[in-house]
Amino acid sequence: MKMTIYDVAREAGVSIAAVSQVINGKGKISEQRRQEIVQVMERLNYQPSVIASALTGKKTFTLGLLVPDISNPFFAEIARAVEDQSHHLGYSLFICSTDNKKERAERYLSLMQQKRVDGMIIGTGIANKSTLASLMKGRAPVVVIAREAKLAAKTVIIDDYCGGGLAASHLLEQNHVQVGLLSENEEVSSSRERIRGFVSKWNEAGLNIGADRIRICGDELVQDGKSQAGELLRGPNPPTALFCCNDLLAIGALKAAKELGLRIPEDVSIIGFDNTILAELTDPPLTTVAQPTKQMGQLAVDSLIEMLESGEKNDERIVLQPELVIRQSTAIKR
Amino acid sequence: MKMTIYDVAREAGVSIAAVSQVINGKGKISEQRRQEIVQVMERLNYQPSVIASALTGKKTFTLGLLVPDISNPFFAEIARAVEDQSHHLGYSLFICSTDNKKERAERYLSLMQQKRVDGMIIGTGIANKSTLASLMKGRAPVVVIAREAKLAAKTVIIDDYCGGGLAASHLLEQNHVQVGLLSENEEVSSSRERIRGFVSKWNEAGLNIGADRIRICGDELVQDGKSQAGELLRGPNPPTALFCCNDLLAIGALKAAKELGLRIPEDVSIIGFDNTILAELTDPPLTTVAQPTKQMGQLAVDSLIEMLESGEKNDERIVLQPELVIRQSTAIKR
DNA sequence: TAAGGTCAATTAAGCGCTTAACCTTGTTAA
DNA sequence: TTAACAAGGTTAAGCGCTTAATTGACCTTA
Repeated sequence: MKMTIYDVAREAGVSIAAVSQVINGKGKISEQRRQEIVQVMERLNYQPSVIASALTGKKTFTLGLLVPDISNPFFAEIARAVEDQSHHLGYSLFICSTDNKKERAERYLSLMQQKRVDGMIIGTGIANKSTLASLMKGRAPVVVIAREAKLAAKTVIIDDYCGGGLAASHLLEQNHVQVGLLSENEEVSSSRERIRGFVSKWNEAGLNIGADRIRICGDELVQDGKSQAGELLRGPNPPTALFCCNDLLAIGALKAAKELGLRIPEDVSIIGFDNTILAELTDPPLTTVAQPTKQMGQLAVDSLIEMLESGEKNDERIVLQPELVIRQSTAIKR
Repeated sequence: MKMTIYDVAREAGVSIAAVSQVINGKGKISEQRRQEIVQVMERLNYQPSVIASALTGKKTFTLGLLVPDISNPFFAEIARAVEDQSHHLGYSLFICSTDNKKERAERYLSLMQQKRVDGMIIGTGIANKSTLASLMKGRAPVVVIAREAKLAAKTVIIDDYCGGGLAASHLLEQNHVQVGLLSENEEVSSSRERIRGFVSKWNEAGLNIGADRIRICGDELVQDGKSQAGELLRGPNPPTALFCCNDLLAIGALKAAKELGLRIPEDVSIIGFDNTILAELTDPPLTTVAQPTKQMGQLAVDSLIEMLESGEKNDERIVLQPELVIRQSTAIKR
């Protein structure tokens, strides 16, 4: 049942080298021989072992993708884009959810290396400096996606700072003055940038945001978003608008507001980030800043494969532009 | 930079066999030697090649998961559960989205075999009979998840028929008489069963459902759900309740109803299936039939690994119970 | 007619590991 | 004192493939 190249060779009455050459379309074999061999392979339902061929110094045609959580719609969309493009170019994909946990990330990273992936796409923070260093020195090229890495690696990202600004401008146009911000964990660079961009634009307009108005949420995004938003909205001088660093946090904020009996957007405007599938489903549909996930996934794979085929490392940054998507969760302040 | 077992052996002044034994915790080596070897491995940052060890007749410690679409929240949740359990038991996971396309499924299946995965979890329909047959004859054991396969394979599933009944009972209790049903593609067995279960319960109550009230939707679930629901609601004698075979279709139905100015649940009740993260985010939150995704993913992996470790094929069916989750999209008919 | 070229296929080494079989040395029991 | 054995290692074959080097048959050309 387990066919090897020897079985095919014997059946076809040729050497294994001939079979190998047919499989890889290399070397010189007459068209007739080729046909014969192909037929034998089909008849025996022979599936060449990528394992063995990888061992012979070639590639595994496998990539690795690290994300915080594949069940988070944003990363699921990224993963789908990465999967499609990888597959399109002939590669399979290991997908790994790290939960932003250092140990999980390291374990996965090491596993990927042991399995000799040809390249890796990292969409999760990696805390440990020495892990990073050895990662970059490893044999597999690396592309960072949707995150700023503290290392010289190819990076595909949006201009998060600008994205934060977009949200701020939108709220400023609507005359909001008191805002609250919900950020992810400090480690998440994209979140930091979004906040920076927002605050800077806000300051430009001559307005201030008290430090207590910027809330850091934990890993339970919806849950924590809800409780942090709740605190802000129940506090003294509550904000009339909330900027949330991702859609999940915004959903938490929506819940908090509703629970307090506030109407959205009449009483409080809420703006998210990522434009995941969720954003158009919420009540009301969420105004949010969109990332071109499809394009990002594709570009990441293209860059990675270009690197591993050319053999040259490349640490350019590809910066895409975010876009404001206005739905019904924001309105002019009354 | 690329360390092999030879490098380690040379550095440690032992044979490669000794190193191999340390790596695998087998054979006999004194504690002292072991320690020395371990230290050398760490110093050299040696990562054993799973590729080479797989070739020596052992396993790849890799599983494959086929789903229709990883960016569909239901499958993303399944995938996350499968990933966690696989990882927990020491396996990596290839994730493949087939879009329910025959060619994609076959291509992926063949790829998985060439990459010598130790086992596969199939969550997508596979049309071709001969593909199925050769799949089952292959070296890798197979577990089917969330779907009925037309083959003797281990299956982890919920009682879809019963789930459909649950939805029907709920609507019957609310005095609905005119209903519309939204189903996925005919090929999707779970969908068929849900419809069967619903219809049967409905008939038991002495009520009938016209064939034109059961609509088959295409692959663009939200989109198609919306248009089919729209047709039903705009038609003569419109239904006062809609049963949708998954949450995505239900979301389409919600959109259609809103667009027609209908209030939910006052004018029309809508009930979904799967209880994905989406269900609690819609407006109003969706009444739906829940599947225990986490548990299903875990059980699938456990069964698979048990099979491949024991070497015995096993085609039991594990049938879990669905559960009705009542939210605010359904109400007594007025 | 011999030297050189082509074409088509084969030979054989080697990729990095595992493992059964074997070898040494030291210990034990009769 | 010696046969028997355990403990701790080593040797070497082989997993299924790729590929550079080689071979042999046949054809040119001067």
